[in-house]
Amino acid sequence: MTWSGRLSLTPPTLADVAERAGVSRQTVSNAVNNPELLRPDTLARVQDAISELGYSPNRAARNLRTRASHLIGMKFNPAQEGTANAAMDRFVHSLVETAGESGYHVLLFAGDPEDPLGGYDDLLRSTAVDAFIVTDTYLGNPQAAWLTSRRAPFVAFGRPWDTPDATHAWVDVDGAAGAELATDHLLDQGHTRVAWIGWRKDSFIGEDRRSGWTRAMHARDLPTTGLASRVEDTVASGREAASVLLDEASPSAFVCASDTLAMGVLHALGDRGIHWGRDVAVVGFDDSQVAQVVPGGLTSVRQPLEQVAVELVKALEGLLSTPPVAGPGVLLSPTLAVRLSSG
Amino acid sequence: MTWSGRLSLTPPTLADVAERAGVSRQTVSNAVNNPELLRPDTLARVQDAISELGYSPNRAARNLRTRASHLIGMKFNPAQEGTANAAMDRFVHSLVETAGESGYHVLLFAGDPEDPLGGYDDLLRSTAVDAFIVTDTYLGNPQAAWLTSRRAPFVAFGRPWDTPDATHAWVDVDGAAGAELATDHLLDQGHTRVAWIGWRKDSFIGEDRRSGWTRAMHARDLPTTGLASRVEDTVASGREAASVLLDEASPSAFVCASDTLAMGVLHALGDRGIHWGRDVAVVGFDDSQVAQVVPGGLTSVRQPLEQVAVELVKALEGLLSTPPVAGPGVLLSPTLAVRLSSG
DNA sequence: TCCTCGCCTTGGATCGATCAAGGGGGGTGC
DNA sequence: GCACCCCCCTTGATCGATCCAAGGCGAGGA
Repeated sequence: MTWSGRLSLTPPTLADVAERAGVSRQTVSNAVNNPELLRPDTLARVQDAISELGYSPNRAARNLRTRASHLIGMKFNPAQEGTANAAMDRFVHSLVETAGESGYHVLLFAGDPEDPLGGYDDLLRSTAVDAFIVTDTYLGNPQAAWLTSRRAPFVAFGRPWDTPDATHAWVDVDGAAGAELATDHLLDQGHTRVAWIGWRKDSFIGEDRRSGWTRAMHARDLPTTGLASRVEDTVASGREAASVLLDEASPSAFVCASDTLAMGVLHALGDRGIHWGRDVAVVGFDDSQVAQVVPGGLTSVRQPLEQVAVELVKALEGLLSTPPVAGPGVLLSPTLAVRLSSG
Repeated sequence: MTWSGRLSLTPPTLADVAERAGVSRQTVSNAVNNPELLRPDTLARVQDAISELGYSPNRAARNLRTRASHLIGMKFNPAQEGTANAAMDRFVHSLVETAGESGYHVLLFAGDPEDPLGGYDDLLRSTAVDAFIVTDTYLGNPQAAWLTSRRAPFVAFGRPWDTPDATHAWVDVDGAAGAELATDHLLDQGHTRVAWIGWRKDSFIGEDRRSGWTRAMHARDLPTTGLASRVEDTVASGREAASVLLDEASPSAFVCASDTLAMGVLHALGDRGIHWGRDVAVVGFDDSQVAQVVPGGLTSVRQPLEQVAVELVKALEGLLSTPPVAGPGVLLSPTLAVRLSSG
């Protein structure tokens, strides 16, 4: 029997359970939070009462007393229209699931993408969340310094590029390793002229990924000059960049900083009647849905987002434990999802 | 100045603000919740104190007293790998934003996709959320009956297909109108043999969309027999279905129940060297990222998800107001994003 | 002068859980 | 027989905001 079947519209409280089980409130509380303190038979009696009444501790009351909400805040910024960055979806799910296993829920909030601090303040001051997951760190991370100064626990998905001496916890994926993986995969197939299409220079992530390509090329004494292009993250830019590179450097393969750019490359190849996958190989980045469903499939670097979520939650648990344990940064390695676009 | 700059680590309370402003606690409370009760100058003084201290009412305390959390729960199920259903991303963002404007936050929880009720119970009993947004209604909606029996406020994104007499609030997009829009668009261009590739018959949504295609065809006295196929929602199925239809019915255009299936069609056309967009037109459904970035672009039916979010929140506000106002269902019309795949 | 009214204060109770301290009964040791 | 301890459980206070009821005080009107 559950409380919702009863006449009363309010859920049962600790006191209700206590009365039914013939014990005190505190004993019920202990049964829930420190079962080992009770004699086995009392524990069983209380647990029976709990399930008979369908009791679940009132969150608000518990939060008030313990000064913890068991909520993790995360700013939710959607993927840009016209791009292929569907990673958010997969990541959010992993995070929600992992957090749930540790007793946390994820609270989303919106914020002006222009204002990196927007939204955090309110949640923090009203003690609505215990901690934050900071993900929007593509161009520096002012949130980190700000949150640190407010003593707000948080973990960043993304390295503190702009402030190497930052001490906060973070988890990131090794983009350079990913690009290197992609490039090596192409070089192993005999390609020697592997081009790079990446983001503009002010993107830390873009430069990191690019360095992986450079590293792989140089490791085999292959030149990189004239084979790289840095543009906006749009399909049109990728198409244009690929077109120029094809004219001027005639590469036999492309590694791109995103699936969006890679789609641009496919487009450029199509324009010229070049059969991609057979004549020219293409590798993207992020293993978006686009990479998965484009006819033949686009080979792409896949970020271990499930693992990222696990590490983030692990770090958060450390921060929220008493005493707080501040782990160092965690760098995970991506994998390569090979499809027809590269062989 | 903000409290985090002070020595004390605890945020300021109502009493702190009262002391600083030289008024009573009750007056501060009124300044926050019923400003019109205060004389303008006192109000200003209190507001100054509030901003000087950086005060924000403690959520837990307020929740406890008012029996409301201002949180909306939503089960977050990720898009399936290998499909093009990126709609969730856009929808969640719209929802978070719209809800935020009404003072609500969105709390995500995970749940076994097999168990439609999983996760709801806990949040409900612990009074962690004020209401739910139910989205996973693709195959019936047992959640609705269950939540209703628990008197839990909720709004569904999706019609109560299996229980037409259900009285709960819902918002949905007219899939039939979308398919009709797509079909008419093709018929207007002179196509007469427009094929349909949809989902298996047990999908209410799929049958709804299909009816739009049938309606449009019959409105112009065009036959539909032999021109339809019902398969799983995967690229491979779409490809196979398109291949069979091309052999047996030689359609000049395809309307699909999803972008995933449409991608399958593009694949099948590519296999035969048919230039899609020029020789054969294709229209997808959901305007996913894939439709937007595939070379040339895939024409697709676009759901007004921003509007859906607005209506959902509006309905929720009605349900949560006193007395509750239960609005009827809301059916919104999709639009067509025309790209090169259809002309 | 008295009354009213607008604005604010006062003191208390309340939401439902947890914290900190205390109490009673049974066993052990001397 | 007495002191002591330990286990198990109970009691009262507390978290911070809101709700409620009663009342004070000054200004303006009758």
